[in-house]
Amino acid sequence: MPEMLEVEIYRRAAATAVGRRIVAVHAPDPWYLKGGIDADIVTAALTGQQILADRRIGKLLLLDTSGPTLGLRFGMTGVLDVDGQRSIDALEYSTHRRDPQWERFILHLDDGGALRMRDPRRLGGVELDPDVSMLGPDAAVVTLAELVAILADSSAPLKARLMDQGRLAGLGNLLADEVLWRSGFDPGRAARSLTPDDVSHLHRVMRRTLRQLDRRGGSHLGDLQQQRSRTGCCPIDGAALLRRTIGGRTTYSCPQHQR
DNA sequence: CCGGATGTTCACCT
DNA sequence: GAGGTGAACATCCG
Repeated sequence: MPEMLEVEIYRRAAATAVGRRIVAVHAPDPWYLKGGIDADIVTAALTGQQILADRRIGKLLLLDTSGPTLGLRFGMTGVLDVDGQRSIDALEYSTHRRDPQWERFILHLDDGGALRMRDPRRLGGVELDPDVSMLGPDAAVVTLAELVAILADSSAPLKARLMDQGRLAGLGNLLADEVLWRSGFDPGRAARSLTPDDVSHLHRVMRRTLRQLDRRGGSHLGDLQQQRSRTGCCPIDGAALLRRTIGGRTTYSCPQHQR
């Protein structure tokens, strides 16, 4: 999906819907409804309810209502529009087009506004009362002690562990590469090989990176991102970037300074 | 035309 | 059990 920073943008947009009431639900795509629910069930559960609060855990957007809590996942190409206002102008790897066919889920609100999810690839989904116990702490607020525990005793590649949403929620492929590149750690080394000082450094760099890229406006605005291609060079030392598959995802790293 | 792209889930290996 | 791989979802882009 968009990674946590994009979902955070969606959350801020959705916050404007807090206090308003859902007058109609449009769920044209059964595939998009997760957890064994259908359009009738969601409609019955949400119609007439008031939106009470907006939350985000990792890449999951949660809207608490006077009825159930609504869980929104965006896959790689999902976008949230509130009141016809596109909350994000450009999404990497997605189109700027706006095909009515891609509207997967719409909440009509009592003042004539609406909250709509568009998702060309249908990789996202909507769920009622999602089980958030399956998610680790959010990467923006994870404590050092928690991060130490997340990385301890694992032979998995460091990057794979950081992207494991059940252990740490929020980092996707681009953010993981950016954070590891900035902190100087090889994405492929075993998670447990980091010393306490290493984890402390990683923790600081991760939080700083998330704060900075949030201000810049997205996960695709990192310093490594522009060089993330087969011919890319490290912006720090100019070395040709290494391209590998780690944790099932294409990974770019600098063989020179990431150890 | 082919491969790959901010993601998750699942079946199937090692 | 822990990890890894490849497929699936559907569309666009180089």
